[in-house]
Amino acid sequence: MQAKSVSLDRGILERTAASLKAIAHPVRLAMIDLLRDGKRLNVTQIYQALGLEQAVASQHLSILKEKNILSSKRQGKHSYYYLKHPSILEVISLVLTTHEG
Amino acid sequence: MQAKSVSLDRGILERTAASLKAIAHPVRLAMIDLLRDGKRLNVTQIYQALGLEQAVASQHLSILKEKNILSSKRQGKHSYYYLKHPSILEVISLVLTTHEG
DNA sequence: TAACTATATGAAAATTTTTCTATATTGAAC
DNA sequence: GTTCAATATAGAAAAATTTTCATATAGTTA
Repeated sequence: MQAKSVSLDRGILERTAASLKAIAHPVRLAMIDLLRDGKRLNVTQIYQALGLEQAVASQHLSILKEKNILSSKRQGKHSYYYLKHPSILEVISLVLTTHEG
Repeated sequence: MQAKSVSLDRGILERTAASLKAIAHPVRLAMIDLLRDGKRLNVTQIYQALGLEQAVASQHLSILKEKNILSSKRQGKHSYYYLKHPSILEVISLVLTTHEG
């Protein structure tokens, strides 16, 4: 079976799906929300704020970093994480609006 | 557009993650893109346009329907699918912008 | 260097998704 | 009712994710 051409090509669809998959997790959404307003928090602050094991937080943070949602900067023995694309918060609020009504 | 700045509770995080997970798949993104501009297409039109097996298309469509991204209306022996929340397209274009640069 | 704190990584088990194949259902036409 | 076309669903195998637990690495201070 042959596909007609669509406006989004396969590569774009894959990358977009990968980004969405990265944020499509309650813990990772909570992390993104926690880092709103330009906040920069280290791993300890994040896992304590969210009530997670350190290793669990670290793993989710690295997924978000790998998928370009977060960046981090090491300062001494702390790694500070922050949103690389604050517009990702708009994605969340848009999705929230689809839950209304 | 301005992002909401709310602290999200567990239920909202779960529902938001579920919605995002629903669209976080290349095939389902392609379906959403295909239904832009208010288009209403039946299952045959969709699986042929995307080069999918009928059963695969039907399964992905039902996931999108179950998660409130699409609606469908049966007309005779055809089921026409359409976007329930066209704003979901903005989600995709926002994510696309995070791939630039 | 040793001890301590903060963060990252690995790997197996558990769970969830995706795909595949076949079959079931629905509605129209006869 | 039978047949055909369109769509939906079931069940199981395959693939991808998540969780858990243990350990490793990096940086600081003594």
